[in-house]
Amino acid sequence: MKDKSSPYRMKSLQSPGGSEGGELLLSEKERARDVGAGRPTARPLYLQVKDQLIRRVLSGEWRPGECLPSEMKLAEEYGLSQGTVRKAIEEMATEGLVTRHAGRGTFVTSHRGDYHPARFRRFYSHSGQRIAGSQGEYIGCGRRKAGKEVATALRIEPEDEVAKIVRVRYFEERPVLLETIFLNRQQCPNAEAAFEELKPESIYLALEQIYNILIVRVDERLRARAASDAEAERLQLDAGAPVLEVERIAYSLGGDRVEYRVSVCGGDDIHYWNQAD
Amino acid sequence: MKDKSSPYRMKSLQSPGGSEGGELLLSEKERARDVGAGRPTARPLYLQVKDQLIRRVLSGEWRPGECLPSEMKLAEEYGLSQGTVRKAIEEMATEGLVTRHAGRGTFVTSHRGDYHPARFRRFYSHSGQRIAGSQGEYIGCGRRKAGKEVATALRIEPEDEVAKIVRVRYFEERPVLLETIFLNRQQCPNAEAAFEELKPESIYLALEQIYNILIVRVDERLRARAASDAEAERLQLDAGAPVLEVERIAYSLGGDRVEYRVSVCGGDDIHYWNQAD
DNA sequence: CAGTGGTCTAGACCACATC
DNA sequence: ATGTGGTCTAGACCACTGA
Repeated sequence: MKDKSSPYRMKSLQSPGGSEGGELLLSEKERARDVGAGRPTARPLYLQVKDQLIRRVLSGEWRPGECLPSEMKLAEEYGLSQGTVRKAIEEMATEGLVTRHAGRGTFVTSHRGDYHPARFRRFYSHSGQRIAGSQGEYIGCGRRKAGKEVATALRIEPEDEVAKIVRVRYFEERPVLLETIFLNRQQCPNAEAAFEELKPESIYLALEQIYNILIVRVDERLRARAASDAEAERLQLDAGAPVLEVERIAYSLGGDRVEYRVSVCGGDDIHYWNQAD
Repeated sequence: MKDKSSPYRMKSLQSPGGSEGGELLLSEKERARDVGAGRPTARPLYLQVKDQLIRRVLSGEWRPGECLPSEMKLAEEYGLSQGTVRKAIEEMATEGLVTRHAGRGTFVTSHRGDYHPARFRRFYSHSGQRIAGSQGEYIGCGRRKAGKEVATALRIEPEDEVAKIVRVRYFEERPVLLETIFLNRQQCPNAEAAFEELKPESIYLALEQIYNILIVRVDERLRARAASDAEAERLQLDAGAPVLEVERIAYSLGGDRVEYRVSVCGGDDIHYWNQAD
């Protein structure tokens, strides 16, 4: 959970056998034997294992939905006890990176239905129905320079190109949600073409399947404001009607900012739902 | 994290020595010895320990900020290994119920500054400043019948009485947030008097200190709508200006609904912030 | 059936905080 | 010096899955 470790120096304890993951690990115990006191403590072995496993997932060695080697195999590969590897994997599971099934194995999390139903889905009708489903429509997909605002959000340069996707979602035949999505083209090459062709229902599932990018965290800012004329027309509202604006930045497993999305929601019978603990 | 266990029947393995916590635990191993196959599996020991520890925290045996017995003492008390007790406590720590400090001990989480800075604080100015601080004003505290809406939110009867508290928060001398708070008087007796007298900055810290109730989860629904005349006046807005409405239900450690709060936020330079993963 | 993750134990050593 | 939580090991048995 909390990574409060010091900078760590690699030393002995090479992962044997496995051609995979081949990096050096240094246990706290060995560090103590090797060097004098007063030095920075080694990062715990299970966190080093976790780091490497995350890196291997990122590299695409195991794709979303696929299963990792068993605890025993990984323990052998790294030359550690099963318990240490288990602790690494358990943290990944707690963080939602992998899902474990007794008797089957450990699987890389996917946005596919089975695992995370409707994570990051925030809009619901007053009666509790989710705003999504097949009730979507793509308005346009294109590429353009980021500009100041998008560049700031994605931490790129204003001259860098991004893919821009505009969608509308409906509830009971009425347009209620206008989404403007910007994707970092350095991470998602030709995204505008891919989305134009596929028009996927779930952006994040598509990112996963096309680019092997897993969205694990989002950061959102909400405010109420008056609709612009263009928005009012799209959402069939009176000019200046109140709308809910949600700015979202989505982060990948690697911590990169992949998506900047502005959603504008019209109609006070549609709400944004959040559960926090 | 995931409690996917079956109903469990208590049997042997009484917690010895300790006059505290005295309940019966049944290990999976013992269950297997005692009864035939095909029966429901016992709830794992570490989860039973966790349940009991939570119950003991709720009972006020250790108050927020105080420390629990050490792993060794608890292990002796329950007649289990240190590792099993550790796993129970670690889950509680992951869920934010307790905080652990090497060399010092395990402490019941408190809303006091040190531990959870600004959990559940959601409103920020456009420049990122938190809307809170000393810039608050109590408009009124009273008691009244819940009525249908509040009763539904708090899962009580419309005739039951609740405490009602109204506050305004300011940003740069401007009123920006109008909070209407309803507390279940069955859990918080005479809350209206206590809050009238103390006018605390943090409702949740006050609940903790006065009633030993720890808020651990909130459920929120947001929407944009036009300000009512009364709201417009309080928040110095034009009639019908867009406002952000947040309905919140706050749950205690025991899972009870303690607070229903409606916050109305005026000004499109104030936003609600949410980070999810 | 063999292999997987899930639970539980027992013991070692460590860094850290407190007295 | 003592006691705390943090890491790591080694091994046991369990329930569940799939061939």
